[in-house]
Amino acid sequence: MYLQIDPRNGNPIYMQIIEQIKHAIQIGIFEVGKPIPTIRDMAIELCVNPNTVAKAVRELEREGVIKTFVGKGAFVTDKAKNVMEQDNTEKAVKVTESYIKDVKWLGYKKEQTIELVKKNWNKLEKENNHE
Amino acid sequence: MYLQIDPRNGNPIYMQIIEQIKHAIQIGIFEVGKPIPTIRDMAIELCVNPNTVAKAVRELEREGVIKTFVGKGAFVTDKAKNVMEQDNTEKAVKVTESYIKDVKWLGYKKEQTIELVKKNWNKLEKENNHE
DNA sequence: ATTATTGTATTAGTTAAGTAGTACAATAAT
DNA sequence: ATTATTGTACTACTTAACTAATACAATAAT
Repeated sequence: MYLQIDPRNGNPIYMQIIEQIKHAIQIGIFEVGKPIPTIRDMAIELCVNPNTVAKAVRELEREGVIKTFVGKGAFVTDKAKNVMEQDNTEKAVKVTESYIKDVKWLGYKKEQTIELVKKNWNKLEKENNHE
Repeated sequence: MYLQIDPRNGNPIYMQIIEQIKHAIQIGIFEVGKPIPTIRDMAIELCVNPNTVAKAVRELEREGVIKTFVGKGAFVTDKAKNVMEQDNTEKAVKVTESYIKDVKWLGYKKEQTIELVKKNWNKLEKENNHE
């Protein structure tokens, strides 16, 4: 299958599953209107408890990415990609607000912060190029 | 006294105490070379267990902000302000790296991110002005 | 020397999050 | 109708973080 998790990653397994399923939808492995693998199949594949997968599926349904039917399975909604897109912008605003709060508390001004982002962005670019 | 905590703040009490003590040092309420209040006094003042204050004091000592002596008390070190200053820069880099990782995962490019920070910074400014 | 005051160590209780075990309920397939 | 397959609900176990209760050890004060 196409899902991978790392139990020692620090991030909860169910969150990793959420990200994996979303990613699979975005790159077309799981298609709109079609079902994703059953909870049990994914649980077996990932060697985790079905409830852990169910938690991820439940959350995805809450977000509107999939719609589940007992006995049938969980289907990718038409609006899945829109939802995920919008969700991303919301998340971006959220992390940005949180970030601004942090650096303000540390005494940084707007321009200093912009510089900080630029500098560290470049640093990460370089590190990646060296791989 | 000069310390305040909010037990329902979400943030652990001992962390709030750490921030409060640091702040008190920065604005001169607790002076370099002089002792901060005893663990028991602070515990009584804040209505928390002495161990909770002790945890904060232990952490501050680990950071080099204060130096404790059994039977005497905990004294603000000469280098306390330098340490806190440097600590702030490190923290800023850390939160920035984490922030960049987040927005990159959300598909944001460098310039988009800069714009995001600018826009939200201004937004927060406006909100504060309206108070 | 004795006593009070300081920080320290050890242990335990509390809460929340995450994960798993097991049984249940609804739908599909035959 | 019966059976298999699907998601669901409920319960319990584990772990980690936080806080507190209590007793201990070192220093200061007298």
